[in-house]
Amino acid sequence: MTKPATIRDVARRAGVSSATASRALNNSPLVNHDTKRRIVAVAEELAFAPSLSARRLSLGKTQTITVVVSFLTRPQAAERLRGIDAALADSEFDLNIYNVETVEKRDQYFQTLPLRQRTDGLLVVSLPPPDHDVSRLERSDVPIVFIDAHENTASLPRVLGNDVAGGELATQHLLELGHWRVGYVGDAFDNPFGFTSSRDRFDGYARALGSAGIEIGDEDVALGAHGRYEARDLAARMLSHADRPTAIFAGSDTQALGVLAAAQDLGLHVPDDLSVIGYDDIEACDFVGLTTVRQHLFESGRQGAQMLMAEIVERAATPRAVVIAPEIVRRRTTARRKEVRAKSD
Amino acid sequence: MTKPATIRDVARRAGVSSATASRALNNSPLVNHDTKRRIVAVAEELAFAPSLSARRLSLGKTQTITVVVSFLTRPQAAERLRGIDAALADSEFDLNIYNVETVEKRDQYFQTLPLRQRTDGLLVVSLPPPDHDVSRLERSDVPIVFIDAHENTASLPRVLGNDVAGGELATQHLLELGHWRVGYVGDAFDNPFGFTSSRDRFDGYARALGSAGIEIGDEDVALGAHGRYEARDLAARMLSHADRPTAIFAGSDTQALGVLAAAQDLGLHVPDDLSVIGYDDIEACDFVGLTTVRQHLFESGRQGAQMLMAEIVERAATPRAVVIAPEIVRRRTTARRKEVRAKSD
DNA sequence: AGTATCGTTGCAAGCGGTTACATGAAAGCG
DNA sequence: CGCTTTCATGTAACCGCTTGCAACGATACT
Repeated sequence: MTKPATIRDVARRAGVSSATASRALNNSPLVNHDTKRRIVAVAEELAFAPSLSARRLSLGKTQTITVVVSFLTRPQAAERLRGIDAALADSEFDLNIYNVETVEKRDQYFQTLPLRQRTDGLLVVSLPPPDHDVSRLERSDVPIVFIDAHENTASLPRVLGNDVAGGELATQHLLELGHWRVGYVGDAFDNPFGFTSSRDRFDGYARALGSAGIEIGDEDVALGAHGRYEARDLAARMLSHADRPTAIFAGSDTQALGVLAAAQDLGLHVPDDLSVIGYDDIEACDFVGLTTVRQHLFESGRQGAQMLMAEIVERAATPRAVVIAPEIVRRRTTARRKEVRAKSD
Repeated sequence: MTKPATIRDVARRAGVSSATASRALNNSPLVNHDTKRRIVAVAEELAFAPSLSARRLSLGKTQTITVVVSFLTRPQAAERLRGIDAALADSEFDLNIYNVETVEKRDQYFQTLPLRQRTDGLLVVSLPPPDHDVSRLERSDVPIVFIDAHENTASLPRVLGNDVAGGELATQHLLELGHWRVGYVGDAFDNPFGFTSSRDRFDGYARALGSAGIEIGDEDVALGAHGRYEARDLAARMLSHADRPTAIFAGSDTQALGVLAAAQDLGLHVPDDLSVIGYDDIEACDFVGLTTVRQHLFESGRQGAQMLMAEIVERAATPRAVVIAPEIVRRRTTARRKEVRAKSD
């Protein structure tokens, strides 16, 4: 295989100028039907493929959408990515991906990526921008859309879930089942990335309990680092009290799985002795039978990508926000509170 | 924000030619230390960022690595992707992603993607090339590395697991625990993508049983579409026999989870009544306690990306193959066979 | 017949970088 | 002191594609 054919090769072989060849291959109406056919035939024959770099340089567009995603391997991220991919699959855009797992990477990417020279649009998934970048991002040449990031995005286009509503929903679900001692296990509110989901879900939880006139006991809230094992430890402590909650709302499914593990360790039967509800509706929920709050991950990715493409065509005067409402998915880990507590504790 | 600054803007402002500016910004030794400092300062001041398209066109490289991955959302894929990302993070390469979930997409991508005009290198994950593309891919200008694809890749650079060995390992593990009736639940061997893992794992299974002088009963092998629910149905049938196997090797963790569900449905206790082992070691294994065969997903991605970068620098004379050995991870779903079968069936 | 119009095509100038080669000044040499 | 090196910089071509504008022959119109 030698040098790939250029458009001039095609033009020469077809006996036309490169301008005509270009027009023919881009379906311009300014070219005679027969010459076009001839050119297309030659292009086929030479296996001509245009150089994307040259094309992009000439067009002044990168034809590329850049996705910055935090913790690519978390199941949520992958599912959102698929939504994005689905929206982009039939567009002319290529998909560039950057994974962020440290604050340094985040800062680096927010510095270098939002440049017209690099990309036509930026999609940021589950990663609020740091304070010192917000104003620059607002004035950025490149359209940016945030998915699942509340902090610092009020003035930017975004697709959001509603974590407060979701937390409220989850807690109401438990209240309706007759529980009045409901624990919360979630991420510590402070974190280097500015994630707010745990706090927001907690707020919804607090609101639901407040509406029901229930006070939250200190021992009923346990916060810690994200992860199943961490959640297991937190839950174990919470559930070892004689006077323990009869239901637990976990700030994420991962943590709910930890709570389930703790319950098992302690010989508590779910849902008879303890109801557990999670958040996200990752795949694992289905095979564990975990009741949870679904947040339509695929859909959020798809809508984010669509919003971004719309912004690329024409920037909206005021940044739009789409909110995707959460929804309870009932499975087998929540049940009506037993009036008489089993004595086995 | 107006037009972004070009290198000529920088040059003019610094009182030099664009050539010098270019050299300065690319750390060429051919430029005086002081002028370089001046140029860098001006570039900073104008927030100069080079146009990637222009740079790429000029350099004749795309500085892009393209990843084609099948079923992006399967946990295996995401984990491999992270390995790839890790290897590429500090390189100059951008990461382009294409997701394949249909044969049409696959064919489209194998046609259009391996072109020097599009990418510097292609990484194909869990997707064997179709017959009619193999010879073209062998002669391709662009280096291509396959990860986790056996079929049709014998003549191409690749990173592979060893599914036969893994299947053997899994089955031996069960044999060592005293089982002699071992079932297999896996994907149907025929599939439109040419995936071979189920067949290979079965072959390892058959080999292990063969070495032990055990014949495989017809009812002990159940093949079907991939998925947890499908596996549950297959296992349910297999386990309803009075004379059922005491252990099951599932071709993937997803399917093993289905087997577990079937066991639960039938009131069989795992591992006392039934041992179950899966394959892959996805995250879910850990919280279900599923014994499985680990195939080092992250590592396979990382090594694939590294091999590709090496190929980009210099094509190896003969296509290299790296094989990553599988490994048993013992958890709680396999145990020594009970000598006396429970009568409860 | 003369001219306006239309459909096709080519010319050439970009797009924004990189780099081979030429140039010129300063330094090193016998 | 004249000549060769060395170092730093500029000139201009080039990467491969797109596109505004000019050109040109064929029709249509008056």
